[in-house]
Order: sequence, then structure tokens, then C-alpha cells
Amino acid sequence: MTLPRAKPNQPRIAPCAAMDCRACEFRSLTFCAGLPEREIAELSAIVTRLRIEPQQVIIQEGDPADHVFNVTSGVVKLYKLLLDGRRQITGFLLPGDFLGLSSRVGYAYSAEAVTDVSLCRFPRQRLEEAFDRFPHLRRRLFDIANDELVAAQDQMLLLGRKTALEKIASFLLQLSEREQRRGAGLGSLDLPMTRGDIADYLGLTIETVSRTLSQLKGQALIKQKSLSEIELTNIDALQEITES
Amino acid sequence: MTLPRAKPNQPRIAPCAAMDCRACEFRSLTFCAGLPEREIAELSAIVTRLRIEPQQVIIQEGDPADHVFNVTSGVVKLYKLLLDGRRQITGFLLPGDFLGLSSRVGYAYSAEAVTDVSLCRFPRQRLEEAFDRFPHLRRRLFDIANDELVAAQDQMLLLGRKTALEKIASFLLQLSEREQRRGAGLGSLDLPMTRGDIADYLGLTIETVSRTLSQLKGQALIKQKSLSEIELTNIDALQEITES
DNA sequence: CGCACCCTTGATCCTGCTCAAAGAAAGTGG
DNA sequence: CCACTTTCTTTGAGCAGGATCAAGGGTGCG
Repeated sequence: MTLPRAKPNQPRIAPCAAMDCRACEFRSLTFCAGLPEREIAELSAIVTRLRIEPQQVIIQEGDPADHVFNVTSGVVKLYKLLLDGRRQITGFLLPGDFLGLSSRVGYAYSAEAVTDVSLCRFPRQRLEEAFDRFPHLRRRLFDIANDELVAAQDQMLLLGRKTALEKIASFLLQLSEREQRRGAGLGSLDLPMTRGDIADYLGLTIETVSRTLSQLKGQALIKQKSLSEIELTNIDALQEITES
Repeated sequence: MTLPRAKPNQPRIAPCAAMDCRACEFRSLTFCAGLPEREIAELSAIVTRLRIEPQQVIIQEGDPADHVFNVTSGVVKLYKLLLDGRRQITGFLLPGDFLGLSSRVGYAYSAEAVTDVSLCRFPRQRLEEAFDRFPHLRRRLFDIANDELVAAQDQMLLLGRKTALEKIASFLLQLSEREQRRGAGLGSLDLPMTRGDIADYLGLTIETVSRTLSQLKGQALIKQKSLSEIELTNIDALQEITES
């Protein structure tokens, strides 16, 4: 298990003048698509753009949940800790994903930048007011929250009942599909997180992650271009391992 | 959706003339509290009351998600299966809990009655229409979905990083707290589910569940009145085991 | 170049799983 | 009501998947 070793929070970059929805990768895909100009303006008025460095803590479990974030570039990890330092990463956020949606009083998890990250930050209070004026916006967020719930249930199945090999195969396929949905090439995969992050996401140790990746390499199901670049050379075989 | 197929479907009790919110345990607590008469009438018009027997299947993963249910009495288990039969129970529903909320096209999990169960069934389409007329109802459901998401994240931490002893202790305390919140006595606990269900909920085997309960009994942290009745005789010690 | 950090690989250990058997409940039919 | 069956639970013995401990190798950075 790995101990948290986040750097202290760094100064945040000032808000940009207006939120351009077309420039905001996620929102054009999932949230902003088809929104009338008036509502976009409403949201523009309350957004703050942030840039975050790797290892920087974005929110901490228990902090008052004053903001909702949307990732516009980079990768964020969400995690929960036990008192003795054991860590469970509950998800990786890619561009387009929301952060802090599910929180009501305090954030239910901590979030830390894996890579350089750009965020849109919304004050929760103002966002709620916007939703009250445009209820169908809340509907969109509701759907997104439900998708998160479905993903969480899949992850429970993985954590509780899959073997190390199945976990790794599922993880590689899941990341590949998410990147593809965002326009990446089939089979080529970037793993910006450390082996320790992967271990804490899958409920394994660093050593088991490393060994299992080596095993897949040995069976020629994956090829490793560099530490973080992986190519899935036999997707069918990976899917057969997953067999869910 | 499906009708239960483990046992033949029983005649359904006709929808009650008007849905009496005070008679509907959950809704008085979480959902219906403070709703104006008009909205209650709206919901009354579309609800169907059902009675389900133990082991009867309520919904199956993948079925079209045509209905939303609310448990009014009894216990329901939600689960996902792997092809070879491995099972992960993702949650137990107590009176007041919703079923099928997070589903959009198809149900993301199967649900089966653990005990005799009473349900309120809402056609999703009609429910959505009601939400469009009364947007603050959707807001309430959004909050409920978010609570589910928070619970799912806690469960991921449990599945990925806790020991068998910690899992069992967490489970007992969690159930005890939920029953207390619904008015049960402190420390006295009913486990209507089988050891197999508990195992599949905690990512363990039946034998490990049984052994761990015996261990807690040996340390006098719990007392077993019958197979399903357990008394938590040392809650502090249990909480110390959990230590999260 | 040297240090720090991360990753890989090997050896050994241990928690929880598997296999097995017997006891306790609960249903079933006479 | 009781004999019989089925299902669930408990407990024991042995095993194994993944964890832990340890050492060495890459890689990036000052």
C-alpha cells in the first residue's frame, strides 16, 4: 500500500474572462451539447478556470463541498484513505468528467492531479441557482451521476470478485474504451498514473500489478513502448480474460 | 421488466385508492416529507403496490428499465454476476430505499427479495413526466442518487482495502446504524440474509464469514441469539476494528 | 555524475480460499 | 407429529493467490 504524499496546495491561476463552451472539451461532448445561448452565458458568468500541477491536491475528503469541477484536460484521481494510510482510488477522471457532483455537505473523497490538469470550477451555490432556473440542466447532471453509479457498481464487482489478471485486463480495456470514446486510436493506450495508483485502484499491490503486466507482455497480449505507453496487441484475448 | 421468475408471480394488490404518504414508511422519511397535496395526488395516480416473496427476482440486469421501485417493507438484495457464476452483491435495500433509479436503458443489476417484500412501483415514463411538472422532485431523487454514490465509494474502500475482520465489523455496524435510523434498538440486529449473501456482499467466502463471526463471538464483541439475530455487545470495540 | 524515485523480479509468508465433513434448521410428505 | 430430505452453517485441514520483504535495474533530473 502506498502512503499519500501530496504536495501542499499551490496558488491557483486566476479565472479567465469568459467560459467558452466550444473550448471546453467535455462540455461540448456531454453536457453543453445543444444548450441555448442564454444558459451558456449563465454558466459562463460563474465559472473559474484553474490549472493544476501533478500531485497537487484539488479537494480533500471532508472539506466543505463549496465547488463543483469539470476536468477539461489531464487526468485526476479520486481516493479515500483509512487511518493507517491504506488507500482506495475510486476513480480516474478524464477530460469531460465532473468532480464533486455527489457531495452535499463535505466532499466524500479526495482528488489529486495525476498529470497537468485544467479545470472549470463552479461555485455550488450559484450552480444550484442556475439549475433552479433551468431544471433540465439538473436532469443532465442526474444522468451523469447515474452513470457514475453504474460504473461504481462495476468496480465493486471487480474489487470483490475478480482475480488479479482479470482486474488488470478489465482496467486496460476500460481505459482504452474511454480514450477511444474521446477519439484516441484503438489499442494504443497511455497510463499516466503510477503502478501504485493502479494498484490502489484495483485493490492490489504494486508488485502484483507489475508482475501481471509482465505476464500479459509475456503472452504477447500487450506491448510496452515505454513505462506509460502500452499497446493492446490482442484485445480479443484480453476481453476473454475479462469474460464478464 | 420482468416478473419474478423464481416463483410464480402472485396476484398483485391493487393500487391503493390514494397513496397515503404517512403509510409509506420510506417516503415519509426521505422523499414525501413536506410535499404539497397536489404532488402526492400526482404520484398516487401512477403507483402500483406489489408483494414479493423471498427469493423472488424483482428485476434482472439488462432488462429494459421501465419501472422505478420503492421498498416499503422487507429487504432486497442487488447483485451483479460474472459469466461463471461469481456474484457481487452491491447493496441491500431496506424500507425507504429506491430500486432502479440509476438505470437508463436497462437495469444495471439484478434484484431479489431476501424476505417478504412490499414495493411501490412507478412507471418510469410517468414518473419522468411528474418530475418535469415538479422539478424539485427530481432534485430530491438526485440527492438520493448521490447518497447511493457515496455509499458505493465506501464499499469500494471496504472491498479493495479492508481485511475480513474489518469487513465484517463494518458490515455489522453499518446495518445496525441503518436499522437505528429507522427506529430499531441500539445494538440488536437482524440479519435476514444468508451467510452466502453476506460473503458476496463483502467479497469473502461463506466459510470466512462464518469463521469471522465465530471469532467475534469468541471475543465477546457480539452475541448470537439465533442464526439471524445478533446483538452487538461491544460496539466501541467493533468501531475500533473498523478504525476508518 | 549521482541521487531519488519508480518499476521489476525473486524468495518467502500469510490471509483467506478450497475441499471436506458433520451439525443445525427448515421444509415436505406420510 | 415424525422421518426424511434439503439447505444452510460451522469447523477443520491443507492449499494458493496475492502480500510482504528484499534486492537490483531504469529513468529523469539537478
